[in-house]
Amino acid sequence: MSLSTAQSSVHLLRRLGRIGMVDEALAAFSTLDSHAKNTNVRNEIINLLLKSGRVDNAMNVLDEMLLPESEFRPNDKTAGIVFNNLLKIDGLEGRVKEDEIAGLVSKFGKHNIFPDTIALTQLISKLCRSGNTNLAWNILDNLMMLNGLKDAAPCNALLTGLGKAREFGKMNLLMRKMKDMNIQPTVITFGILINHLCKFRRIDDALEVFEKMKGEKEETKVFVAPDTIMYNTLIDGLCKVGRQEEALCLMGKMRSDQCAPTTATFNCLINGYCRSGEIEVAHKLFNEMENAQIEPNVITLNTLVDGMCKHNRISTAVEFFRVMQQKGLKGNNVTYTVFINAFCNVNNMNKAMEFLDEMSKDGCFPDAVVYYTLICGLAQAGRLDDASSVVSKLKEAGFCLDRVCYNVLISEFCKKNKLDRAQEWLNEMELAGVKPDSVTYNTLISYFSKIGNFKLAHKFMKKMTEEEGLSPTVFTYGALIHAYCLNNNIDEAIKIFKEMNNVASKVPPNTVIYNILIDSLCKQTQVNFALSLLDDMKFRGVMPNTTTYNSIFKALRDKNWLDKAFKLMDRMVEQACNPDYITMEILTEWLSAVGEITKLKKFTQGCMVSDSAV
DNA sequence: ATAGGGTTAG
Repeated sequence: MSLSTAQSSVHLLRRLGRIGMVDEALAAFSTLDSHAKNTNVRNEIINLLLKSGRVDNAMNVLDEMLLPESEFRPNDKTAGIVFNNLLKIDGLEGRVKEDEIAGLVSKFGKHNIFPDTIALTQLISKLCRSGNTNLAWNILDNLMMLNGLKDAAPCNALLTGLGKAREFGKMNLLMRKMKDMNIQPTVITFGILINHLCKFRRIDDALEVFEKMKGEKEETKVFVAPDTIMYNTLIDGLCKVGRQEEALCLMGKMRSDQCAPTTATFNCLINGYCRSGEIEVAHKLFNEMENAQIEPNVITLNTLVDGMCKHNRISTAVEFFRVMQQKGLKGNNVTYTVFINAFCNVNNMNKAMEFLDEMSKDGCFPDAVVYYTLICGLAQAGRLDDASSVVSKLKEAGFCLDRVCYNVLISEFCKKNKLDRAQEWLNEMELAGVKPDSVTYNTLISYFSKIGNFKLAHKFMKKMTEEEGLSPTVFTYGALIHAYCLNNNIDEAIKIFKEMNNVASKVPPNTVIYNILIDSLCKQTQVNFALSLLDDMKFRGVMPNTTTYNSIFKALRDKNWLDKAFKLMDRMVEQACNPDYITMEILTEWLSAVGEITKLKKFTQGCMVSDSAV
């Protein structure tokens, strides 16, 4: 066979392809003598077939090339054509399954041909996104065995995927394999690891990786220069665990490392100081930012505004927003949600509604979260009709309620004794395909048991556990225990409490459960029983709180059991459990009446000491 | 890499 024959075949196929005559091209290809179908010719026809979506035909041609004894073996160009085209095909038709692509990688590998880095990275990312990290792992593992992997990028893609799939052990294993195969990690590789550690609040581990990466410690040789994103990640990680001072120091290091802080750097720090309530510091950072000519953006605005609102400075926040608006920085959905939520929390529903109006006038389309915020706020403020009308608005805007919203609505309608309407929300929820969860059931169980309809409460409990396969939670038991107590049926309440203590239930009682029972027993003057439950708490490591002590103090006062009260006062101080005005009222009245002012004073001082120690 | 809502017991 002459080279020119092959060359002219390539030209012919290309020309036919260009004018869309795929069938003719395929026919021309099949008339060729098998010796004439060399690698170049085959590459040409495969490319043409794949580009026009004829995957099966292309695979037929390819399969012959991939046979172990094939006369015309695939080359790098073949791999490029095959993988790049297959990755582009997205429609359902002609789509090659991911495991088939993986199989091709392995078959090419037997000919010592490997996909190029970009195609391989895309393939790995795609597999990881569709939840197929195992396949991605096998591909890279196989390539490493064939010595066909040199670059870190595909490994980085897999590391990201493994992180999202929470396969931590495999992340470590991959890092080790990279090291064994001498694949040099890049700043991206370390960035993924550091980001991952920060997300799981393992900030000290992240800092250790960071130091190792910089290679400043003698024993390690790795040297990779950190970049801005990596510094920002660490600064954010430190801020998220309340270590904003260290984060601020790190910004200093960043500067001396020739990484200029960006808007995001400041946003992270401002967020950190806002979370710790140091709004002034946050504001100072904002000013510093303007001085350094680092432009604040809408995230800066939202972070500060949210911080101010969450620390009871709503009017300062509004003023700040107005100033920023005048400077030309527009708010967005998040800004308005922050304000709507803030006004809901202080029960200023009219202002909350005003902000919904304003946001539309400002050209922001309210999204689902904005509506959820307002609906829940209104419902919780007891304005059920207003909440319902905002639900209509939400639906007109094309959004749906989510599970939490339904739960809030059901709960609030139950609280107002509007069972019919609550039932309607429940029906709508199920029709909309939003599955009720244990919160939904607990709400219903709580409502029915509180109105004394234990039969229905237990029916819902049965539905929840047997039909929905949901496990009862501490709230489920709490609702029943509380209701039985209210119904003066302590025996039944205790029975349920004991049920919780069964090994099988796996729901250990918490402080609230004990408090319900202790309060109830105290009110029934079964003080000794209540005290035995207090011992039980100690035994099981459940911390009593102010409510627990208040219930017991009241009962002890009625019995005038002074010694017992003194012991418990000491215990409160010991465990730094702060008395509230109820505690003080009971004790002041009682102890002064019996002339034990000294004990009272000692208690108050003890509390102050333990308070400042905390 | 950075910003928003969040339900069920005392």
